[in-house]
Amino acid sequence: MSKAKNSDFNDAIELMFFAYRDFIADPDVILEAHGFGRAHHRVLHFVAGNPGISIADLLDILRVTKQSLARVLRDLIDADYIEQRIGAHDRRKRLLHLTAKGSALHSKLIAPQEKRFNQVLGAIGPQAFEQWKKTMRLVINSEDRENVDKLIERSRDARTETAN
Amino acid sequence: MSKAKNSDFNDAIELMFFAYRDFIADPDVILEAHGFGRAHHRVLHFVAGNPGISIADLLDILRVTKQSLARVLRDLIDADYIEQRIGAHDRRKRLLHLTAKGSALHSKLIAPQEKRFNQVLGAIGPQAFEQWKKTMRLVINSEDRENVDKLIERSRDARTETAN
DNA sequence: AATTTATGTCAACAACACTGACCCTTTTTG
DNA sequence: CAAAAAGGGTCAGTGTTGTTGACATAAATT
Repeated sequence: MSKAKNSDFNDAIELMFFAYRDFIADPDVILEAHGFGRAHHRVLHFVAGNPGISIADLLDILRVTKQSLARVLRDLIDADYIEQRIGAHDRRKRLLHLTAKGSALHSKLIAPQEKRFNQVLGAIGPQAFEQWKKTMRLVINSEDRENVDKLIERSRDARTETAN
Repeated sequence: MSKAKNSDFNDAIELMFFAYRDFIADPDVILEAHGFGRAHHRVLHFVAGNPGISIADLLDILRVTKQSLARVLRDLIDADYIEQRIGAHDRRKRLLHLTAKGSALHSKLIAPQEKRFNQVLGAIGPQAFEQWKKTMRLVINSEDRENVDKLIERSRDARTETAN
């Protein structure tokens, strides 16, 4: 009776597709106005959440090759959205930080996404929203969940530190 | 006290990114073995859920240009995964159907995604799973929600009809 | 001193999206 | 019935974002 039907999972699959499609389309208009694409957005986002991150660690999060990262990172550095600082302990490392300009763009990019989730929260309430987050966490590969936990925590710290 | 903090939404944004990334990576191995990519997967998936769909309607769901669709659709037709039938009422239309071969591949592709959600369901229970679906539905643009409802229902019908 | 690590860069290539133009067939409209 | 519109196919060119492979440099480690 309470057995799971396959069609339940098909619902879930469709919902993942359409929800992600609308969610990711939000910032596209802003990006295009700046001559950037989604790849630039991803870099901007994870540098924002992990100030001082190294190239190697960023590659690990994005799961792309360094040649692929290099192209968009060069765009962002040349246009003064991201700056590199040579590591204090290890002078081989290039630690990435948003500039004021980069931080401003990042805020603009996440604004529509925050608005979207704010409306969801308003519709379902804080408890259901927390439950949704727990569920989404379980959709992530189990071996990556703790890493994502750390990323989210670090990102939270980065926000409070800059009094954002 | 219970005011929404922006960091709550940042959590949600990160979770969307990582959950979708792992979710969509599931079928990649199978696709590569067949010489197909994610674009082929999307076409296969929506033809499976909407048997007899026209080119125009499929373009509407995928939100790509017909030139972009044509390339992958040609691959799938040439390799006998999808067949076109001339519309009975309107002979201009080319109605798309999966062949037996296409249906088999589609089943293989969704299997790991169904498994993923089955594990989520097992962890949180059917009630929380239903709540998650309602929440995901609210992440979709409000003007598209009813269309997605219809798509999901049609997809459910397509499954029961073929006794899948 | 030799090796490893972190990063950068050049070159070629592939998937997948786009625009613009043009074609054919079939249906609808005036 | 002729003209226009709708559905679909195709050619040509372009851009973004990913890939491999090879090689270079500076700094750290062994």
